[in-house]
Amino acid sequence: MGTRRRGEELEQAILQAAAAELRESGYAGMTMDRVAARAGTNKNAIYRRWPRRAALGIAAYRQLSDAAMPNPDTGTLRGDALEMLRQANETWSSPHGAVLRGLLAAAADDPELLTLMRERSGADTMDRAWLGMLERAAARGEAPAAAVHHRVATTPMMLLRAEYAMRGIPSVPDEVLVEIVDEVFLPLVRGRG
Amino acid sequence: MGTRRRGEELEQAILQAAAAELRESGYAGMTMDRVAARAGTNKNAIYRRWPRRAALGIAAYRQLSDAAMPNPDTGTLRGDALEMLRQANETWSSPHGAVLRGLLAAAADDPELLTLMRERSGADTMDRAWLGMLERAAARGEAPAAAVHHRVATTPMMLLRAEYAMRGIPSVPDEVLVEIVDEVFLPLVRGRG
DNA sequence: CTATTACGGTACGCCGCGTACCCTATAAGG
DNA sequence: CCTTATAGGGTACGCGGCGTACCGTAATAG
Repeated sequence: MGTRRRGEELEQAILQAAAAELRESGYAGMTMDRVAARAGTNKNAIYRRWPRRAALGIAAYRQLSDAAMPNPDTGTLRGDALEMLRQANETWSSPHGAVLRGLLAAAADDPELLTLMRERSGADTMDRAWLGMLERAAARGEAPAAAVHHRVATTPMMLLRAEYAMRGIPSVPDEVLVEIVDEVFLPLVRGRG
Repeated sequence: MGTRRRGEELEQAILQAAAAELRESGYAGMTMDRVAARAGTNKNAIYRRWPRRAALGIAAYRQLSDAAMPNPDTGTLRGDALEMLRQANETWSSPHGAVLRGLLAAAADDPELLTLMRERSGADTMDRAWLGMLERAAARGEAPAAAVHHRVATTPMMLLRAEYAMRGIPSVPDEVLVEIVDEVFLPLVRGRG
């Protein structure tokens, strides 16, 4: 009976099925059988492309997340930083972010997967955005030049991540974001004068 | 054939068997069947006490870790902070810490387990140690009084944890610890004057 | 028109969790 | 000391999920 999918077409169908499963059930609940069924194929076709479940999970997560990196320019360092954190918090606490957290948890003791995740999660882009923000602030005279530094740039997001790791899960209250900016980030920038 | 263990005695035997399995195989590799066999009993006796594998894992981890909290007093804030971070880094990168990380990963999307972990991992004690350190520094006139603040106190450990989450795993190089102290912690303390 | 490749269907082995029985040693209590 | 309730021991099993093996067949290459 005619039309049997192959190659690229089938691959996309699998990825979309996997992405849908991720959305609905999270990574822990994504089973190979269900993905195969949903894609209207069988596990063979999947394992021919991705050797393990985790590899499929990561590939499928890509589909979900082609998030544009925010790059706020509010005119003040404080405004930019808060905006970045708020965006990140929203992303991470969305159902979408739940998938990411599940994936990260699964990759926690698998270095290979961790590097895959980092490549695909745009962490480097994120760091550059923070550095750019610091550069603009320095240009305005709002921050000392010595504050344009990798460790300074990554600190707020690190703290946000750690906050997620601590709490049960779903969302970090806005006060915490404000605290990270006002009690840590801005004093830190100031202290590097 | 005499002597059948009961109650407390049996419970300890199970916990020690579980702890041994944790040490040898990590949490992911700790199976209920092996724990039962090693304890010379069966899964019944285990499930009568702990309803799920994760509960046993956490209880057994306690046995492993009765770590005394370090409380260095080197005379300088920098020295104290570095010492704390180095101690923590050593703990976390030991086989012992690998177990902890595995447990944390497993608990990542289970809020209930996360709170259990926090209670048993002495995070609060850790925070108090950092606060004490800041207080001593302030008393010496080495830090402004405004630097004695919860967010400041927790920042270095948060950064260390985030570093672990990023990297593949096992150990954070000492340079990173120095950077956390010199590029973030100390400027932050200074900036809160 | 043939040969090769890739899918589809299906079944299976393996392992680990958690549960169910049934029998027996141990402790409690008259 | 004898009876009764309780907790261990032994074992088997159901279930679900991963990854693999086969085998027949549609699609593509040549």
